[in-house]
Amino acid sequence: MARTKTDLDRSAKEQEILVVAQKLFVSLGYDATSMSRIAEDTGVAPNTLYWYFTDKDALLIAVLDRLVSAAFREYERRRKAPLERQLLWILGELKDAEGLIATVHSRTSVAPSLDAWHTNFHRMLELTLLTQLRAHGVAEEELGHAAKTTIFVIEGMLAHPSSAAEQRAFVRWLVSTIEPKRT
Amino acid sequence: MARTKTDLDRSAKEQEILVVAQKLFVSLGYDATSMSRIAEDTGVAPNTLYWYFTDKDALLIAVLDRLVSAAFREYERRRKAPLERQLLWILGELKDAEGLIATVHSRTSVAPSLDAWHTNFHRMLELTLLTQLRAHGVAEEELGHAAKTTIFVIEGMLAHPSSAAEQRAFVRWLVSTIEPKRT
DNA sequence: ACCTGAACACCGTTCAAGT
DNA sequence: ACCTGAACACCGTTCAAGT
Repeated sequence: MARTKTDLDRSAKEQEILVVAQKLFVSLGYDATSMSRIAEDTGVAPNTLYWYFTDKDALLIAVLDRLVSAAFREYERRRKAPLERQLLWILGELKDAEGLIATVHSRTSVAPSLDAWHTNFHRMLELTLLTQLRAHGVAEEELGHAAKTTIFVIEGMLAHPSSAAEQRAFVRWLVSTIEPKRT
Repeated sequence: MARTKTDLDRSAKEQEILVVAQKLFVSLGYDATSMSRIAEDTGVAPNTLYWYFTDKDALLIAVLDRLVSAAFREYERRRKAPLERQLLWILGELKDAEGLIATVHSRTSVAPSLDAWHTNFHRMLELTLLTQLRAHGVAEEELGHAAKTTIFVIEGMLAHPSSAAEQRAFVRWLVSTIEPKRT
């Protein structure tokens, strides 16, 4: 069923919309970004957006997917770095998306599709963190708790900003309590 | 300047509104609760609310203050309990307000008054947690990091619900890594 | 001082109509 | 298939007017 020509056009237009939406969501926040504004910046009528995305939450999910997959591609290069540096990198990487993370948390109860995306994202995150911690010698029975703690601390640090120096000290302390002592 | 009579009336009406707002915010969520609905359930016209509260965020802050001070009164009785039990109690206590916590985080960037409330709340929370951890024998240089970790983990557990059994196991593990080993 | 009816400027979304 | 103008039902908030 190769309707290739049309499909390319469609996904090109989708991407065009998503680039605009991402920029606005990240800079203004989800609530403060109206569909009209996204349409205006894309150069279409407001209701045109609904031909490409079912609603505003679908738009948000698509934007989140873009952000996450971009971050994951970058992350591949840092798989071998020490744990402490990896965590600090993640913190810097997610800094811009801090507002969107808070939005996701506040909308899981009201938008089932977003809730599904959220649980799935955490599954992925936990999985990669598990293998990462295992590689760094964390004991098998502690892996689950250690991974959860790490994730929660990252989210906490994003929601409650502190200075770069404090961040480094905190992450160092966290890693030292989680990683087995070196001899 | 004792305008006592009027002041009493006023604060009585305020409380009446707050009881309604609290019930709706907790059950429906902040966004899903309209000012009109609060007014309707209180039995006044929508714009009447603005005579008592400057805007919807002021209403939210007043509700949060009610919830927090009630929780703190209850907490006084549990100051002496073991750390593990204290944390589990807090988790249960905040469970209903989970949605509001997420709302606070997502609105700090857009509502300065809420942001101020939020930082102040965390200051209080951190302070009581610090004395609590100190009393449980946590080393002085670790206090700050341990308190932060505890707070972040609590917030994380609220935002990402798990079974009661998992909660207990996780909290037990957390306390065991933070508290000094007993001999 | 306290409360309201009516209006304002917005919002996300839908629908009938055009090409 | 793609896009739009116009409308719908809402939203938080303001304002002039009443008592």
